[in-house]
Amino acid sequence: MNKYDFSSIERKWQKYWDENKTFSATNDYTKPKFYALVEFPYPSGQGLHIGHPRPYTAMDIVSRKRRMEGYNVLFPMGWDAFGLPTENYAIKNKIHPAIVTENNIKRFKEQLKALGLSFDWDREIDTTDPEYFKWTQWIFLQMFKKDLAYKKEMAVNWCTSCKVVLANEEVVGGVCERCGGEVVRKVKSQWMLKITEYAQRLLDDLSEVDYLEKIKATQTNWIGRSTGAEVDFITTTGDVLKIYTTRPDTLFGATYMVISPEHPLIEKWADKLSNIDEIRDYQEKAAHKSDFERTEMAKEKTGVELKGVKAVNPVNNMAIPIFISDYVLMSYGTGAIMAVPAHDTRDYDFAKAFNLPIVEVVKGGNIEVEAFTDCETGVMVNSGFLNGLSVEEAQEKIKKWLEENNKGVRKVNYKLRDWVFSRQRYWGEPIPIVHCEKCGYVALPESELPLKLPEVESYMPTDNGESPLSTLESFINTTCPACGGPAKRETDTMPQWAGSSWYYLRYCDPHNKEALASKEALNYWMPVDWYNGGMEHTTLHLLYSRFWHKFLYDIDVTSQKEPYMKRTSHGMILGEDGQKMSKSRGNVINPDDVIKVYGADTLRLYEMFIGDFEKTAPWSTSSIKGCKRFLDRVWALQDCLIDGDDYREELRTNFHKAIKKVSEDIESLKFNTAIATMMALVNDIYVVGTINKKEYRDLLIMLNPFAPHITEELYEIVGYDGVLNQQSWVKYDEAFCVDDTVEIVIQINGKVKDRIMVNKDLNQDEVLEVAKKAPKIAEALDGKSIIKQIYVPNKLVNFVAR
RNA sequence: GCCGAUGUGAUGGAAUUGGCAGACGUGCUGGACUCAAAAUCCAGUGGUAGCGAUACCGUGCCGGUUCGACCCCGGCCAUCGGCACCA
Repeated sequence: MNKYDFSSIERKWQKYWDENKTFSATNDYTKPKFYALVEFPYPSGQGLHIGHPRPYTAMDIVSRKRRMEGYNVLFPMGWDAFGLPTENYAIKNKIHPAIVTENNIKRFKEQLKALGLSFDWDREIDTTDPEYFKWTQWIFLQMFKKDLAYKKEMAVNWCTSCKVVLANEEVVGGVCERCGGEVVRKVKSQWMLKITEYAQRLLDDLSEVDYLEKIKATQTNWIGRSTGAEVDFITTTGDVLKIYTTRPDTLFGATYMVISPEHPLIEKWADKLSNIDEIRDYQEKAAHKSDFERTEMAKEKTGVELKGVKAVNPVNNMAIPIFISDYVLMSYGTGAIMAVPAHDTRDYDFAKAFNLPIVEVVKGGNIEVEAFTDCETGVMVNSGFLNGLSVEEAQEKIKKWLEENNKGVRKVNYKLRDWVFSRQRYWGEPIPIVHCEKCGYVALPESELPLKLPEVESYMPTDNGESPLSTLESFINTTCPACGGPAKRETDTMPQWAGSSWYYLRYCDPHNKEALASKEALNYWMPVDWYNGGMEHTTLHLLYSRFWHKFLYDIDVTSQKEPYMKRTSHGMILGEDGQKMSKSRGNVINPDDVIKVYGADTLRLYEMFIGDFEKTAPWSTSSIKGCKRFLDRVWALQDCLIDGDDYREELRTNFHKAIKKVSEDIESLKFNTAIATMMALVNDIYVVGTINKKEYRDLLIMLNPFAPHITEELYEIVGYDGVLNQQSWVKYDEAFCVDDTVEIVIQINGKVKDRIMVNKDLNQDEVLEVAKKAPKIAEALDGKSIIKQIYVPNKLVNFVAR
């Protein structure tokens, strides 16, 4: 036996797969297809992280198994390469971001290849390639034409450190998702995408896809649908003050109103308000608070009454005061609420702070102590024609009443906001729009795509919140495609999420020059059958790309409503100390080093064996040795080889069981137990002492998706026909999955007392008979009467005795 | 506060449908091989008591259902992730 020289074996097979294009998806559209997708990485300067191979290997295993099962498999890889770190690195080191990107991609690609992942490299894509982002821009233009992209002056999240606008999804815990910097509100003119128009469909169609429950729950929460009513309160000035509420049943308990500090009616009423200075002062303070400060100060309610104006409650004609307070957001509902302190905790706090009346309209709680918010148990009181009804009945009745009397309408609201789509950065897709004094915002003709990034001296973001492109006269000044007059180009670029919102479509037909992909290719390959990615993208990339896909479906580019049939998620790999890996903690594991010492097959195996795929797991340098030992033992089996073309009696059940378990576990992402099963099988083989050619071959096939290099090599060494990856996946027979004799556990009163071996499928009476005769059992039952006997076939007997 | 998870030996984690708790791996202990070490191989390894067969205890805590509960139900505690003044 020669040495298991993993380095040269791995290099050899990686070269072989490359040269033979072993894993190219064919365009034979008659074969059954399988589209496996992993999130393409951002090629950072740090190179591959030890966490990257976990999802990649998992889907590689599924892909390799599918190929052996006869599918035409598409398992592609590419680069999500626009982004801030590249730009920052470029600024710091005075290298063009395109060069930085090219270098990073080169490194990433080498590292991925060293893992033996079966990607189809002929379909590699790069979001920064003009031939790619031409189509990102094209999609944007289609949205613009359908009024789904619009420019709006609005308060946005501004990261003071990145000097860039952030989408709501990018603000995490009040700070910048990427850098942790402070986020403040800033009024800017921004490109927006109307994702809200798709809110209901994004919610509804979750029922048509197979996503992990927690992914569906997170998206559902984020979309945040609520049902209620819009109600018109008429003010003493004669204006309509429209509010939104989910609890119209509590209308009789509305004792005051609160409007957002940004509410437009305040300006209209300005000369009627006796305390306008105080109000202006409060508005000023609210405007300067960052979102972080606003949430930080959530505990204490502040506000100012608008003195001089009152509103009339439409159900009882009571005139009630109006306040402004920053707990009411202009961006949700109508920016105004009716306050029902008895049945809403926030209103309760506010009423206590300002000494306002609290009127109970739902009986069931103790409003002396706290707001009663339960909708299930209460009964309506102090509510005129609603008295005596349940909350649910009252809601229905009041909604009808509002509509019949023209005082309000039923209304559905969503927490989801439109997507802030412009970034004040250089390294992103230019937005293909020009602004003309006469014609307004005008789309660039499609023939002018791609609109490439100009060469600039400096990529530095500017302090005034403008894009680096804004200083480049030659880029800005152009002519209007509509009227031919002078016009200015948009200087903001698209966010990082743009290119990844449709990349899975490009893989279907990556070199197409006429369209983002041919209809034929899309019809064959789409939808993605299985998409694995990080939980952190649930309300970002995953939601955005579903939105784009639905839009492309509406304009007949794609034929499916949903892009991804199945979505799963992997856990993070932590440092050995159980902490997140980071340079500052000094607990970073570098995949290159691991491959050098143990080989790619061992790394792959260990990343799959480390624990439950969906959970975070700490790295363990000593544990990885176990996986190496296992591969050493598989390698050494070549010395125990004997002839034979069928399983031998003593290993038949072991093989059938193992094949069943491994096959099923791969489908349910239980790679750790699949590997444990193969380890146990190899242990059993060593007990027998020999392995025949049929048995070895099947072991190699089973192990191949996990450890592709060593298995290919052994397959060749033994001299089987062809190459391993071309073989069919192993099959099992249910009939051989149970041993001829089975061990039956015998319990007395639920406690295990003995075990017996019996022939399988013996009938109940026979087994009970044998069980009672077992010496320990007979002794224990002596002098007792059996009240009940329970029999579980091939497993267990329980005597209930007294 | 709301939503979603999770809690099992020294340790990473198994346990199909309510049916042998601790598979598989690591670590540790002892042994073989070796001048020695590494590697490899063999045996053992939840706790307590006992020379021992064995007995009792044991899946975060308290209770319940059941012949039988890591699993189901009720009530807590702890940890993690997400959302959060969304009317």
